[in-house]
Amino acid sequence: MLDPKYIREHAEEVKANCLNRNVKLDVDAWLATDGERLGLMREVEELRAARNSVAEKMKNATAEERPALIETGKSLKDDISVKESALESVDAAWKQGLMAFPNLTHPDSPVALTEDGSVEVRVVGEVTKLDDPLDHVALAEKYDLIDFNRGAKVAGAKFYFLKNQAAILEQALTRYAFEYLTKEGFIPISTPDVARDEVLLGTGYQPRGPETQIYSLEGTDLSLVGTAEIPLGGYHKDEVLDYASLPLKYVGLSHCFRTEAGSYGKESYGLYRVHQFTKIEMFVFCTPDQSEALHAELLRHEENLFKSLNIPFRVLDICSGDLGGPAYRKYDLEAWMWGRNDGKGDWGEVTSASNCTDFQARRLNVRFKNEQGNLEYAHTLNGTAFAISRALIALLENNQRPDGTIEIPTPLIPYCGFSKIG
RNA sequence: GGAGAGGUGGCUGAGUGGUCUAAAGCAACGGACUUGAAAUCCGUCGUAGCCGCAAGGUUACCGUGGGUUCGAAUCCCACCCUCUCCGCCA
Repeated sequence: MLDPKYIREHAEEVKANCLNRNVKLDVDAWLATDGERLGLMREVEELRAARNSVAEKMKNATAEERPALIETGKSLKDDISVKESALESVDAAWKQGLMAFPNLTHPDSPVALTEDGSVEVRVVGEVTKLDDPLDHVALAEKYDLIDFNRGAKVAGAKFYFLKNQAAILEQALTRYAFEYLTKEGFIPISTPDVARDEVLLGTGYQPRGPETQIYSLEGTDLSLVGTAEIPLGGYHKDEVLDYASLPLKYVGLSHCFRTEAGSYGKESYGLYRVHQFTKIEMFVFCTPDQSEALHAELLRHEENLFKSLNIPFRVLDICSGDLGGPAYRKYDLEAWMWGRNDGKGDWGEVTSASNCTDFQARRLNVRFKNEQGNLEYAHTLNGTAFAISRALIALLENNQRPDGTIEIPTPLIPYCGFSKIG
């Protein structure tokens, strides 16, 4: 959510930002609604002030004065309810419009409408040349690591069982990331896998729409979370954080559920796009002057983790049109995956680090008291440590050896207890 | 799931439908006293919106949402949450 005052005072900048972000939004129409809302608010407040003054007079009114005051009060009450319902509907439209504004954009983010406008910042590591690399689906079949068929039998297409070493690797990756990040000052936390709609909305997700990617629980206001970002963002909802405690860095474990409506085909091959996966997520609450450095820090951790697993990747500075609503700036890590591009291999997204500035904090009402004792909205950031399903793709495919075995990267061995598969 | 009790400012905790933004205490902040500190005393001490250059004015907010009333922290309804007891249960 943007500051309404900011939109009023920087209308041209906000319009340009919407264009850059490929968000079709009638800013002028919203501003008209805004003006109408303010006008109605003034009228309602005047009427309420009149009502309050009548009520005030009633306290000391004589018996003769009372009937006239009550009549005035009654007629004011009617006027108020008419104006209030007008205000209510304008206000609803106003709020809905306000929620549709995307965050502002970092001045250094590349400006482009489609994802191919994102800029490759660097490539880290080298793709191991193999004569006949197997993709993770083939590797999983060879070593009995993932059971897609029985996943489908039990829960439907795009569900799966991790089995044998893959099941152990899920825990090893989790333990490894938790240990690495707690050493970096992150607070380990395991989250609810469901959240209330208001928390989803506060984090910038849209439950229950026709386009939604979110599973909702029938008869409740709960949804299965699509990422730990949702419960972790909601963790400090409606709180005033202590200045001295910031930044608050969390490393969360959650299970992520996504309907992935209408996304079958090559893009969802194997484990790449599934309905459920486990994710280790970093989430940070901080002051506005800390967020830029913390964004760099989250990216550094992501790179360190993937580097240490011998996984080649590239870093993308995501362009304006592909940022989504809440992000002010975003970096993705794309790891090498042999199964993509018809088996010739290509980069595939494994992590994403976003600086959401005060966009989520406004909706979630997360503030902190600054050194002067004034309240300010916090900044929030999030970044993936490991989305286990995609991390497994990259791990298995990039660590296969010419003899067909899969070598477990050294840092992971203490957590899984084996050094190779096959 | 059943029965009961409760939810009020940063915290504790009062609050007969009308001097209630809300007592009192604690904490915090400013000041006096002190070489310094503690203690003591005096004072300040909610958030958000709107109007205003400002001083200030005004509206809303006592778990959330509705309702009754000229007027609601207070009465009514629904929901959420907490606690106690019972039942069930990894």
